[in-house]
Amino acid sequence: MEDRIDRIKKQLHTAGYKLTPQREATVRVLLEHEEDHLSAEDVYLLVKEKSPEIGLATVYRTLELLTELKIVDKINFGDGVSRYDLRKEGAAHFHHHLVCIECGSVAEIQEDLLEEVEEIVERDWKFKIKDHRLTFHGICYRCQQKHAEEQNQKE
Amino acid sequence: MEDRIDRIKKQLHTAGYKLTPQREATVRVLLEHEEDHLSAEDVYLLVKEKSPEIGLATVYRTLELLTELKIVDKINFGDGVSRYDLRKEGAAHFHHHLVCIECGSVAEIQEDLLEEVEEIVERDWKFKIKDHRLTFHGICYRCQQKHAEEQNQKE
DNA sequence: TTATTATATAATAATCATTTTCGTTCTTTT
DNA sequence: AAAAGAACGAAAATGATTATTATATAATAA
Ligand SMILES: [Zn+2]
Ligand SMILES: [Zn+2]
Ligand SMILES: [Zn+2]
Ligand SMILES: [Zn+2]
Repeated sequence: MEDRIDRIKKQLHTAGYKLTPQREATVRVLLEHEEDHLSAEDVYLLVKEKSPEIGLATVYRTLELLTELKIVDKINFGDGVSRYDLRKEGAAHFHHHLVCIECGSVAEIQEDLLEEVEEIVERDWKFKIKDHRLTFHGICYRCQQKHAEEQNQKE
Repeated sequence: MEDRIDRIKKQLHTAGYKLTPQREATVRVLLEHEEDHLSAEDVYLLVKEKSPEIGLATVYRTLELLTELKIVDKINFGDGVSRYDLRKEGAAHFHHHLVCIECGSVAEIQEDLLEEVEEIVERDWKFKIKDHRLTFHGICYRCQQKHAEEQNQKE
């Protein structure tokens, strides 16, 4: 945790920014919720627990800064809010997501899976890929199980 | 064009809705701009040219309805507005997009490209895929050319 | 050390997209 | 025709995000 923060601090310095207490508090919340997909408001409320004097605008500014530096990725699942996702250290590309249309859960896929697809796109569309967003909408395992149980009860 | 509208009319009827004049005007705009990626506001302004009495809320309601019926797909490229994309007739899946981070242009990929990836995801993650969103961010051919020219001028 | 400058901040206020409300109109059913 | 239901337009409300403004803090120059 601490060394991770140290490295982020260096990334900020390299880009000419400082890790202010507010920024550190925000980064800590993101690190403590690496599995989640927090909205700006979510982050704000969590940061506020430890540092009640922080402002919402500061959280937005910090998240924007971290996005610029590719420390976090901003993603939108179509529910009207942007969510912020800590990028795995050393990951070249943004990871993928599985969004359950029944329970709303979001799972992550860290595997790349797109190498071949990207080769095809770069070759056939002459498009230089810098980043990608891949989200699957469907039914998670848990919800599939629930359906199966309901079927059994009927019989 | 007319038969396409007829089929959409049937889809609405099947779901218990009517193709009112306002809805028809909206659908026509979408058909006439199949290549574009219009925002609700864009659609509103275009519909207004032919039917000035239409309200913005009606356009939003219509786009929402068409999204529900999978006639259009709602997509968000991260610029704060939702865009509405007519789904190709008979297409099982939503098509993919190439967004240029320099000029903002959006190109479409109609090829599926994800068959294998989806097989892997359904098998390994036990996730029943219903739909997907795949967007590549990068540099379009035209912008690459522009860069190349700039390089030549320097030399 | 003191003055100056730049950066970052909290607390608003403002903006912009989208949704909701509500009174009206148009259709369908009785 | 009367009643009920669906759809509408205009305006108000909402909610996420950004801009503004006045302070504070830190870095630099005098
Ligand atoms: Zn689920
Ligand atoms: Zn994620
Ligand atoms: Zn371009
Ligand atoms: Zn498209």
